[in-house]
Amino acid sequence: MTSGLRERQKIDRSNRILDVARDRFQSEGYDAVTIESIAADANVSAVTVYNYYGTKANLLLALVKESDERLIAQLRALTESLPLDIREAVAEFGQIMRRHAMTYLTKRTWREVIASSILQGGRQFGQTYQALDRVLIGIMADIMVIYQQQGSLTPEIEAAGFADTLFEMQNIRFFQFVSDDDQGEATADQIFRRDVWAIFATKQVYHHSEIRT
Amino acid sequence: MTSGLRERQKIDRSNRILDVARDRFQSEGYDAVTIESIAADANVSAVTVYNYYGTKANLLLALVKESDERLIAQLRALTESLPLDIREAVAEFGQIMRRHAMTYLTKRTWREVIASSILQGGRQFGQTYQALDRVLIGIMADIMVIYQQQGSLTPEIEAAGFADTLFEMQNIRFFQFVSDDDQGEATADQIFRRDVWAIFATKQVYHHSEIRT
DNA sequence: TAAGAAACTTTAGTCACTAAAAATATAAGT
DNA sequence: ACTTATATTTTTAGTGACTAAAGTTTCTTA
Repeated sequence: MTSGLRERQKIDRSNRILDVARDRFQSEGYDAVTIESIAADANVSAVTVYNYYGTKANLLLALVKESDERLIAQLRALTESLPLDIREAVAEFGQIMRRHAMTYLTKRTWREVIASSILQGGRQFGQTYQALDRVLIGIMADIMVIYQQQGSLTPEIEAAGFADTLFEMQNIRFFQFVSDDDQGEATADQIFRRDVWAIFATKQVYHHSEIRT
Repeated sequence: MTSGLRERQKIDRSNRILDVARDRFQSEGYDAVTIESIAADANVSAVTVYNYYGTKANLLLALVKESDERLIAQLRALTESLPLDIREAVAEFGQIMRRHAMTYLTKRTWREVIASSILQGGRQFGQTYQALDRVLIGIMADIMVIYQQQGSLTPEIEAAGFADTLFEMQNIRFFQFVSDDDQGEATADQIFRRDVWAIFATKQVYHHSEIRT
């Protein structure tokens, strides 16, 4: 653990690249910025950028990752003050994710991120994305457990698996939201709500001994 | 509507391009084939290929579309001989789609198709994909209506919306399936089944006056 | 048949990305 | 300190998707 010079230089270089990329993507937009120009600004060669981040989209992904903690914090905050209706909780979960996403990148750029993460297919760099997903699914699972404990979600359902289902439903609606420049956040919210209400229909526990035929 | 020479030539050219692309993609694989070489074989310039199909991935998409009718036929066949359990029907729907997909393209190539259709974001060429989706959702909706009519799915649910939800759920599981080279069809089937069983929990109509508390 | 329009080809270029060789700087051994 | 080994980066050269614009061919139509 000597943390030699070589090691420090690597960290420094990767930070420089990230710093430059953040600034330029922000001010000029993803497409307008070339890897070559990022490399120049960061005082490395273009090949070095590729060695560090693999692809242009991955560089973007590394940037996105920086905001992960904030997103996780927001979702954990939701866990602290959950609405009475479990469906509202899930809908809000989706809304938080959508809003968060839109504050960091444009739809155009999100498409780039999603497309490249599909292309990479879980390999090498592509795993960054998956790691976050797992954490988020975990939070969703926690929420399900809470509703089960307070008796408003039937305990027959396996929380983790169900959380995964809900999360992926939210995920594909996000893909669609991002793929359609005309779809506003309000519409996206409506669509996901419809999903959630359909999925939860009669899945809640009714306390006043209701009868179904 | 004279169907002039010019028009016929265009059709002929686009067919030639598609024919060559089909053969080469099939025998050499998507990545190994260059647009330039397709153009050469089809006796047009590369730019003409771009003018006709926009991108390489779109050329692929045009090929995929050829098998659409077969897929639609298979799903309609399912509609004719539905299982008793609605959940089995939905699971089978997913299985048919997965199997069909795998007979035409490799996972690697599907990733390419999906990624590019996300990138294009519903614009121009990208709509091809959406058109098929709408048809498939329609079939799923038909299936839901049938179960409602025969009294095994609660009529409170709006069939079209619910079909959309189920279809998209299947869709994202397909994305995941294709993104993970290690995920076999059996696993994919299991995962989607878990989704479907969770979604349908208590959504069916129980004929023998069961009671829930 | 000649003007006009449509469609194609050529040309030139940008950019992401890759492989391999060459250069350079750090680490390690003496 | 000095040399050798090694890690890492840069240079070089190239492929291939994709685009814009100018030039050329070919069909259409008056």
